[in-house]
Amino acid sequence: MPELPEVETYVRELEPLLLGRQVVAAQVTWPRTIATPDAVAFVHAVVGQRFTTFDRRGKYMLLGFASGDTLVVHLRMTGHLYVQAADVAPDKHTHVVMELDDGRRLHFQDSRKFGRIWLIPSSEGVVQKLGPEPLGPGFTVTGFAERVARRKASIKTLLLDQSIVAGVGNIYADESLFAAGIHPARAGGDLSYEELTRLHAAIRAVLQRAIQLNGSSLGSSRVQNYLRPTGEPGGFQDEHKVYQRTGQACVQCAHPIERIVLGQRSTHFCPQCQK
DNA sequence: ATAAGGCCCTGACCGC
DNA sequence: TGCGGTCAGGGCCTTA
Repeated sequence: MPELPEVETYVRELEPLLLGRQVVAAQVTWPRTIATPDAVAFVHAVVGQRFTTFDRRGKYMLLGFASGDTLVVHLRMTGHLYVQAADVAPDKHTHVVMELDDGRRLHFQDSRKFGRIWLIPSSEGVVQKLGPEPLGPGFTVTGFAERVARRKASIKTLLLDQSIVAGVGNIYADESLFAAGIHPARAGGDLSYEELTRLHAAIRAVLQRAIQLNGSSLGSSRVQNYLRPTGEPGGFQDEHKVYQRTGQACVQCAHPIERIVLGQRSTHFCPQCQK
């Protein structure tokens, strides 16, 4: 699943491929992919736009045009953005194609069709409900503690709430809780300030390491949820300590990793290391 | 304000 | 081999 590290990798790697390029034509073959405006208006409005800025907010990509408009892209579960040569035909899962002035094409491919694209004058309306960026100065221990105080929901569920901290998804929630030694089913309000301090640091360390390794790509036996714009996989999956390691030995204590469901999401943890 | 459940989608996987 | 059923999962929506 593309989460913060994967989206960050996308933005970094798309910049040299798209900076200064102009969109000269566009096609939309699954209209629901375009959240705003409608697909017909999108095609009309995107043609002629030139890419100038490349940013990220939570799991949203913010691709800014010279006009001031922003192309906001959320990959959800299986979305990909590939820069392809002109002779690469879009496959059946490619729902939006933007032709560039250098002959290449930007393909938005998404087998589950959950991903969304907005073309809007300002990204503010789309991202305003997000909590702080976990790697930015706005993510403080005290602010984090205030947001989870008195909450009865599990800390795992709260980490997935994008209004508490932006960009953490299922992989990095599980990995962060393991790194902090905290049981995922604990109620948010039951965690001590010391535990929240550990978790806060763990979230940042895990995300930074995952960005260093260009994110997590899942194995070939499963849906290929994430590949970089170049089609290469990331490297952090080799450092997963609990995520999708059900039944395997914990790297710290050798106890088998367990899987439970919290907030309708599969959750992986070591019952011996996470209390 | 918070919590819980449904919805969108389709490839992979399972049992028969 | 084929078929039907189940699962995963981010964010948003509705309902309690």
